[in-house]
Formats: sequence, C-alpha cells, structure tokens
Amino acid sequence: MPTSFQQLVYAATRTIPRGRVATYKLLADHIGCRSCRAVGQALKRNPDAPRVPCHRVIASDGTLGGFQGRCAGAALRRKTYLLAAEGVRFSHGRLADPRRLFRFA
DNA sequence: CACCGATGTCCAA
DNA sequence: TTGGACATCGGTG
Repeated sequence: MPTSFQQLVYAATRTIPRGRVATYKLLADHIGCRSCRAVGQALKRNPDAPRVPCHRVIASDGTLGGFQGRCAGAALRRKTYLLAAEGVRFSHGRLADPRRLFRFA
C-alpha cells in the first residue's frame, strides 16, 4: 500500500495533462519536497502504471531520466515513444521542445 | 540502523 | 563545455 508521500507524488503526476511533461524537480517543488530523488523513487515503485503517467516525468535537463526502473535500454525507448504519441517530440534522447514542460498551478 | 535510488547542483579540468 | 563528487529525502533490507 502506498504511503502518504507516494500518494502525493502520484497525485501530482496525475495532474500532468496529456502532451505535456514535468520534471522530478518540479514535482518535488510542487509537493514541497527538496529531494527530487524521493520523487523518482516513488514513481519507480509506481503501483498504478496507467493511473500514474510516470512516463510524463523526465529529468530537469531534458533527458528521459528513467523508466520502469531502468535508466537505459528499451524501457527509455518506450517512454520516448509514449511521449511522442502524446505530441512530445524527443531528439537524440533529449526533449526537443522544452516548452512542452508542464508548469504546476 | 545503514545503504541504495528513475536527480540536481556545484566545482574542477 | 564536459565530467566527477557531494547533498538531500524517502524507501527498503
């Protein structure tokens, strides 16, 4: 069962609209956590994959970061594909349009 | 209680 | 500009 912190992270992640991406830092800042890693940890566990669009969360530098507990390989490729399907284009493993970054209310 | 983890930022070369 | 090391928060062993 997810902890209070995880529920917070999942709630924030769910807030990300389709076709838009957020960063671990933004999520952490939004929930009031100074540790971006804790956010990634919570997403990594991701008990509800379709419910929590963890693929919409990338690193602050525009990299994909990780996916399904992997920081490279087909997992990242799938993440890029999912984002591309939503209109978010990636170039060479990097976000092509930083304006696609979602800004929390 | 101690170590690891889907990061970020700073310092040095 | 690129690479390496440290800092920070939470989870799990």
